[in-house]
Amino acid sequence: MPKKRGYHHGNLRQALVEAALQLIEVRGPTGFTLSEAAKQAGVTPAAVYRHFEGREDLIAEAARQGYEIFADLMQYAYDKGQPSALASFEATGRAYLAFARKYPGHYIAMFESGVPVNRTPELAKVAARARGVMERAANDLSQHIAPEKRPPPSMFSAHIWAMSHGVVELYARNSPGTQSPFSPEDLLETGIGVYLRGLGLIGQDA
Amino acid sequence: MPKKRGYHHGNLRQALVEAALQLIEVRGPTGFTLSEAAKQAGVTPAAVYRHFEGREDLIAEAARQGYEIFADLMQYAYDKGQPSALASFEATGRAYLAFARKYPGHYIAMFESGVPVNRTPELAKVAARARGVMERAANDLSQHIAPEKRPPPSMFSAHIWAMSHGVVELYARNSPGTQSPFSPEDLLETGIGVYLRGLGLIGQDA
DNA sequence: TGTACATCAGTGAACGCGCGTTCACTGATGTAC
DNA sequence: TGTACATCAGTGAACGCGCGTTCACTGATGTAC
Repeated sequence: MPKKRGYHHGNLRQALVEAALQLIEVRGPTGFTLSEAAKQAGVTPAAVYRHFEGREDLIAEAARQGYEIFADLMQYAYDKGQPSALASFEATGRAYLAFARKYPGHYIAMFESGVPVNRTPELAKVAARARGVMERAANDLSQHIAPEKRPPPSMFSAHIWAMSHGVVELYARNSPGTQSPFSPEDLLETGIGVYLRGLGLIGQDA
Repeated sequence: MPKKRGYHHGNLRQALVEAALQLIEVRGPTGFTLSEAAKQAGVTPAAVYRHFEGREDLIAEAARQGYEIFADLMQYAYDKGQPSALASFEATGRAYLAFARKYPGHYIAMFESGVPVNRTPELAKVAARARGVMERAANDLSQHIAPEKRPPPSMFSAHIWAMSHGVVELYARNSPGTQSPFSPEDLLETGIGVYLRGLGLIGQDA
């Protein structure tokens, strides 16, 4: 709990990140402004420059923290699914959607704010960590596929990543109009199910 | 070809839409401004208001035209695949990516500009038309699945939409960093392939 | 065919706004003695 | 424990900018007779 009293804020840097995340969540990636984030943190816009190089830098930090949480969540899901390769893989897919739901501000900062993932080395690194978890899960899983018909693990992790992202963007946002009778969770669950059956990894009754 | 000479533009409305599309493509959904679109069309910002209610209305029209092209393309792909339900389905999936590639400005206006799809009845209608083609393809295809294990067609059309959209957003944009060793086309092709195998619709050699 | 006039599609100046950023400053905090 | 001083983290005023939008206007076009 930052002490708001007094001239010095105490924890302004993080407070700004959180203000930014909240604004991004409510107003979209465009709606966010540095000035407003400052105001929401109870501080003058100029104060932001003590902690960040500018607007972009603030968003990038929000995205970085998002990737950090995201990677942790993926890792946790992976571990929880172990020792079953299949369970781990499914769990990481589900974690993707769960993250998007639980941390919408972070998600938008990461994927919709236009911040390039290799804007800074730290950002690139943590993003790679998240991707790494999914690829490891895919790699584990590919051991169970007959070698001659085994697609590259990075390929089917990309498939799941793409489907997850698509479900989030098209069906999990409150984008009115693209309504679907199915919940995003169902959509992703069944989608991954069909996909895994296509790989011959689960039976036809699953 | 609009006659640019003279006081009257001749075809300003469409020229503005095209200017907007080009700006959106180059600068992203955020980078586009009404003033700049006007300038690019060789006209004062105020002139825009003879043809559109404002900035939002201009984007919405760009999106609408995009959906129109998109729906036509989907329909064409569907027809071309006929009478094979499978060929039609695969073709519509591929058409999605092809559209995103060929009309990036339209694509961004449609999916990334934040214009809600039911902003106007016309927009909602044409978007529904596009979705309808894909659902018809899914429906045709579902006839080939044993009834008791047949998922709702609107569900697996949603899966393919999601995967297509995800591939476009994550791998087809020049979003540096999310580099993949596979082309978006390959990714989508193989993804759909695995998926269809999962539905039992194609053999293991396909 | 020529003229008068209504309509239309632009202009250009002006507006208020909020933005990101800079700067010299000052109040608060921490440290050395 | 108290004082002097350096450092730090804010302020607040100012900037230039481009935005979307409005308004009264005017030049171009089309039409009636």
